[in-house]
Amino acid sequence: MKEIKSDIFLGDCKEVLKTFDESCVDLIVTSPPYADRRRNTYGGIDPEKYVEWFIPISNELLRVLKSDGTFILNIKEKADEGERHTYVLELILALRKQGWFWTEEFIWHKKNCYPGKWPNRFRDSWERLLQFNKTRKFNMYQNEVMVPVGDWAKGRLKNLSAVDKIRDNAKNGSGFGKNVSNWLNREKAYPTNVLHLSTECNNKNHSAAFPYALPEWFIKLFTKEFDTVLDPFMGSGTTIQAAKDLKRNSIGIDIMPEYYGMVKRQTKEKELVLFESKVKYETRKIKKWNIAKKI
Amino acid sequence: MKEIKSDIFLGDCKEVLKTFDESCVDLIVTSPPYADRRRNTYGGIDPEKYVEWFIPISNELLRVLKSDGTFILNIKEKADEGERHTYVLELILALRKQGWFWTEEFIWHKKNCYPGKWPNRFRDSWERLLQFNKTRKFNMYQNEVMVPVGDWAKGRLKNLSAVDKIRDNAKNGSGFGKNVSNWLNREKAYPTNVLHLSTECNNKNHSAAFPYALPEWFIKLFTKEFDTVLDPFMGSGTTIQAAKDLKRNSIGIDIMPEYYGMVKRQTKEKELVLFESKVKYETRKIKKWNIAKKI
DNA sequence: GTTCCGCATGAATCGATAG
DNA sequence: ACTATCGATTCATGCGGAA
Repeated sequence: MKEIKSDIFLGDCKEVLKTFDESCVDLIVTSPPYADRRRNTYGGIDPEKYVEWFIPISNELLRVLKSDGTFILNIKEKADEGERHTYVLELILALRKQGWFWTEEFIWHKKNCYPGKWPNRFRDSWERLLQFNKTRKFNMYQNEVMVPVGDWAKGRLKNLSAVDKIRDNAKNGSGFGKNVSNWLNREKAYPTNVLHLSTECNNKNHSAAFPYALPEWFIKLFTKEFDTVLDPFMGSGTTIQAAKDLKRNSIGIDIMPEYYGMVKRQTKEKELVLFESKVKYETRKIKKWNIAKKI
Repeated sequence: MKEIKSDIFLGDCKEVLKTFDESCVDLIVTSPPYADRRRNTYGGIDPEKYVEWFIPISNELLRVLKSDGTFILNIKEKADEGERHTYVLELILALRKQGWFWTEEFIWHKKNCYPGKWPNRFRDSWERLLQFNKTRKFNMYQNEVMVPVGDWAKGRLKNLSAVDKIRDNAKNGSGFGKNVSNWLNREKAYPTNVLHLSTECNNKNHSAAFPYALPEWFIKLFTKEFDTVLDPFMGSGTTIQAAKDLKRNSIGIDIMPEYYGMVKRQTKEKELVLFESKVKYETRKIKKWNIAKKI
């Protein structure tokens, strides 16, 4: 039986990526630190310099990604002095110049977004999920993310069940279950480019950049088992966990020791549960640590 | 009592707009021809030349818009040779250079988007609603678009016929005058920047670029009664109708004689409906008007 | 006056074929 | 080689007529 690997690195992803072979990754899913002048916690990048900060990194991503692989970038510009900043638009244009194809822009609709009220705008309840590719031909396994006809939203099923209930009761009095199951068993439909996902506010660990379902969906869509998924801004490791659960190899990089340690610990706990072989794991861990330290 | 005016013009909006005074419009809501789309009706603009085609028009829009007014632009880039085209991104950057503030990007989630299946992408179910302003201080009446919490309201509003809407709005202008008392005790919330609306498919007349509810929402949000709404790419006149129903003055421009004639005709018909039913209507309405005033 | 069912249609996109 | 046209694929929704 094949084994699944999770390689976790501590360091600046731009530098860590340079140590990788080219064309070794099937999918990149990441949510880089957002531009923010005021905050310094996670290397808050000046919006004006965001593109020039990101382009050297995406240059390495371009190198390590396979030609039929995909790069998913989760990003959203903040409002700055009453305006939406334009660095994301400029980033898309810059990435195309760098050689990326801008295949698609998915919308992540955040159903229970952060509450708030401002005089000049409503709550921001969506983010961009930009899809980039190296060529026009890339792997896409659409059947893996098909949804029941009528959309995945609960509202659809709820509405139908209400209608079905009335109709069936009028007909024979016992057909309620039958009708609902008809809908559930109907052929599946392909989703659209709008994803309806709730933000996970009660995350046990830390505030995740995106909900588990998000990387999960893209991993299912763009990779198969034993492919390799990379998240160069790993954070709390949501992408890594989803990849592991779906039997994909994964590579995570983060510059923050807390995140590095946390994901290592999580990985270890999971593997202990699975294999109960502490010794083997320790040696592997030390090796990875050394690789990261070399940088 | 003040009167509401609808001025409909036939011609190229860039030229027609030049005849207007400056700062005479409170809100612009429009959906210009997308590049290469609707080639049968409009000329179809080369995507590469889209920005240079639009900028002279938006220059006039900048002139006629009041300093506290808003410009809402509905647009979406098409997929071209496996990629999303970048002309919309470039347009946003160009508009900012022209002096516009890019205040916000709303998402129109099209619940019933066009079906189809392709190897490299899913169905496109969203469009951009770009908000531009002349200054950071602009009129925004957030309370006018508050929505009741829960789905209860949806079915209620759907059942209002077009004539009901006209009558109600003509009378009290607060929108949805019918069963106003039912609304009073409902908990309301501010909406977000994601709008969930279906395209209107089975229209008897002509297909509208966007559903009635779309301009209606922005007109309520950014104007008050007797303000002036402009649609320089009027089409079948959805924006004009919504403005009239909400007691706003309106200006519509279109280069196609069919659309010009159609909107002129519709405007007349609506006025007749209102006039004929005036007596019956008055008695019924006075009560509701009072209820509305008490709120 | 309601509720329910049938059905036409929509700012789509790709790839093959034709000029 | 490069552009223009056409066929294949696919699904949620609201309208109109019927029960």
